[in-house]
Amino acid sequence: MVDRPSLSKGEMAVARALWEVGPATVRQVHEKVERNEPMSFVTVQTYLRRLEAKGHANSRLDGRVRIYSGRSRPGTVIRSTVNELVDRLFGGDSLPLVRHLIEERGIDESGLAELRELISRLEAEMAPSGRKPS
Amino acid sequence: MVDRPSLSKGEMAVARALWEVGPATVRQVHEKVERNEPMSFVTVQTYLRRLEAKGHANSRLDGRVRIYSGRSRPGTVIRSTVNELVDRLFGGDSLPLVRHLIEERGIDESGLAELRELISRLEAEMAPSGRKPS
DNA sequence: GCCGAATAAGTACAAATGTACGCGAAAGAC
DNA sequence: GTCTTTCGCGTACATTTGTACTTATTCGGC
Repeated sequence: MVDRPSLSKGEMAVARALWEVGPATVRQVHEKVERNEPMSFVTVQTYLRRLEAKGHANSRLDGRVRIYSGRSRPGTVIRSTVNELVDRLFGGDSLPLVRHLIEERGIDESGLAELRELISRLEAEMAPSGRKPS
Repeated sequence: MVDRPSLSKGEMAVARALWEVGPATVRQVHEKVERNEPMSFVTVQTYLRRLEAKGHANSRLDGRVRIYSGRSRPGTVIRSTVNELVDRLFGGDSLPLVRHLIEERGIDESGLAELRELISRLEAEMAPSGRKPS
């Protein structure tokens, strides 16, 4: 798996929009982005170009318009971004971050239920054999 | 609470070192940083100066050496950094990040136990009144 | 076949970031 | 009291990021 450069704030916003709308023209991505924050059309254009340069997007010219599509999958990008953050902020230990998120950012009831289940599953997975997570 | 500019990658590394060693000279901070990654002494100096400029550190001249000390407390900085990340990466919804962290980064058994407890507490807190988290 | 709207693509440019040099002052060695 | 080492501090500078204008091109309507 190629290790593409990580994304900056603005790039991330555009990338997210692109992931959500799927292959799309600049205009469509722009519209998506603007639902969250104001950003000039040309700025979106620039970000898309940069995303492509960094290998996070592909594009092809369809007649007169350029169609961009995501290349890295969200999961991958998110993973490396998060990993970077965890390393940087907590020296690689993710528990404090999880604690922080749960405590400070409010997760609703169904979210809590889901987490409870997830935790049970993991405990069940490791307890019998006593295996540690890799 | 003043809203200080957020920290960049490098600044964060130095800030963490500063928090850990407590009030210290550039040299001491540098030594701490270098335990994790190589970074030139003067670079650390620069980061410390920038941290002070951004209001995250204080310093005083003690004779000939400058003693830096953390100003913002780690919790505060971490909170805003994490919040920013969650907004950018998940549009403000922290659950996916939590899920990701728990699933992908391996939390050990005692960590899981702690989380389970935390979740129970929160569920107990909100269930009776049906109150949603702010 | 000309006009305006839309678009791609090049370019611009200030701010932030990463990384560091060099000078002058101070402190200790001798 | 000079020499050397150690610092602080100002400065530097390339790269990345944030944000956008401009120019040339094309398409659809008249």
